[in-house]
Amino acid sequence: MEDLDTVLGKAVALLRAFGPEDRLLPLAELIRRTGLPKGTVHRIAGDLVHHRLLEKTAHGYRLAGGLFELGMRAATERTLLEVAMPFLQDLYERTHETVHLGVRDGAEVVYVAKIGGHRQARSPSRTGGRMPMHCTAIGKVLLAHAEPSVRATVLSGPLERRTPHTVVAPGLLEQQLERALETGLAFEREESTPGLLCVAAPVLDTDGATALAAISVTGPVGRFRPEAHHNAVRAAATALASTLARRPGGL
Amino acid sequence: MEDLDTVLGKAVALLRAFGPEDRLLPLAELIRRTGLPKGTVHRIAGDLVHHRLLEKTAHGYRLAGGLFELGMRAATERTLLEVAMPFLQDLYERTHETVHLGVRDGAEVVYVAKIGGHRQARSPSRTGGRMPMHCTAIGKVLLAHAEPSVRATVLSGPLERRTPHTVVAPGLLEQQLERALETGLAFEREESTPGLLCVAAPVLDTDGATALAAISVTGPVGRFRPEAHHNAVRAAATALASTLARRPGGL
DNA sequence: CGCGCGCGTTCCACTCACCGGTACGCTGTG
DNA sequence: CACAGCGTACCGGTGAGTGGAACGCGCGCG
Repeated sequence: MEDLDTVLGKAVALLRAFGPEDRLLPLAELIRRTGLPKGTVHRIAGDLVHHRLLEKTAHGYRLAGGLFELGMRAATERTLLEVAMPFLQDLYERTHETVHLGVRDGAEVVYVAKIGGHRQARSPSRTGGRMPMHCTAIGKVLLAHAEPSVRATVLSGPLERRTPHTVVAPGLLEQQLERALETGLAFEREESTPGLLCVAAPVLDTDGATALAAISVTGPVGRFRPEAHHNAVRAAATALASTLARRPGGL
Repeated sequence: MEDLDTVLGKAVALLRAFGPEDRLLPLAELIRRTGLPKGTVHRIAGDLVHHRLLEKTAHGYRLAGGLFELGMRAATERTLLEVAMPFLQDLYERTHETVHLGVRDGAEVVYVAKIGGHRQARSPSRTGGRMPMHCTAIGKVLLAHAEPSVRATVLSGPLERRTPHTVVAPGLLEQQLERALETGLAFEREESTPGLLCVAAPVLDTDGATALAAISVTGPVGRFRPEAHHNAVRAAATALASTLARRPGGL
């Protein structure tokens, strides 16, 4: 998984030992997760604290502010985020539902932004978090507009069944992707999380072929009417796309 | 500045060599900024690329997505951000001006969130970025509600004059802080950036004494009427404060 | 009570990962 | 064509990093 033969590898492994849900991990837990010897973990963790990448509390370690600052400088994410924010803002204001901005990384979706108000649906997604592609609207629309090789790889890989509604039949999935290509919209109906619906539209590259990112609106079954938001999502995505196209130097 | 005697220190120095404005740095530039020997930089940069903390392009290196993902997991920033987002959202919707959420780190302000629409004023702040305390509304209100020792340290330190309007007289500044304590609001009038006005309110701890964070609204001279937003900013800050107070385990 | 277990911390001698000087190839420039 | 600046590759010496072992603590259980 990680390269544990070098200091750097061990340090990164330590940082990555923190899952998206973990706030505070005791030394012992870090030892377990990384498989590194006690002394080593103790020392490296100490060094990381010194560099403000970790914070030490009475009950364990937590990721520290230095990481946040560095993370917010990551080039592509940051510029995408800054350019997109106003559009996401508008979209939220029109829908008052949870709005996501996501990009593809390997066979997964990475959420670059998530904004929502007080009434937002309880969703497992987090800014900076990952989800499988086959069971999210953003994932589907990104997959539909990805290179064929990527699509093939993902579709032929294992498609985890996350809820009873998850589509795991490659055929049916492929059909949905085709529809996404035609209509410029993809959907999720409780396929990743029970009770959640989602519509997504692609942010296309200048060539109009590949997707740079995708925007989605999510809401709870019951109140949420996906049809009501088709236009808004599509509008936000295309507006963002053309703004990105005007940018010099790309992302 | 950094500890360059250890691999880890060098690696961190490399990552921190990227300033808030830098997107792409060539190897040679990294060498210059870090002062490390060529071979060393080349090797460590390569390792960082391997760990997805750096990305290598034809024209240089850039901070990569792995950093973004790690950064968004930093405990305090993340939870603060998630809890605060709906309130910031509301505030933006009411004002349609740039909204900031900031915390204090040492003698500086770190912006945890910045949201704004298409009409937002051009401001140098960035999410994850830093600013001095004495010339920003958020900084002043955080300083006013900080421990006396912190206040003393900052006030006695060098107060950089960033614009002709920057308040550098410790006496006048202290007076403003007192007013901030009384009224629960602090202001900036083109003190950090020409053409920008700002109002900030503190997000107080349960004890009501120290400030956990601060929320501000920023706009351009001319259109922007700070008085019009006093109540909205204060309301957002106190609402966030009471929500945080209800949270188990604090931040 | 006291025994034992799990946790965090400290220590230290070995060794291998890291170091950084040197040398090479490429590209654009005067 | 010479040169300067950059990125890449190599390699022997060495000390930074390693991780096993031992210590002290607090807690829960017998």
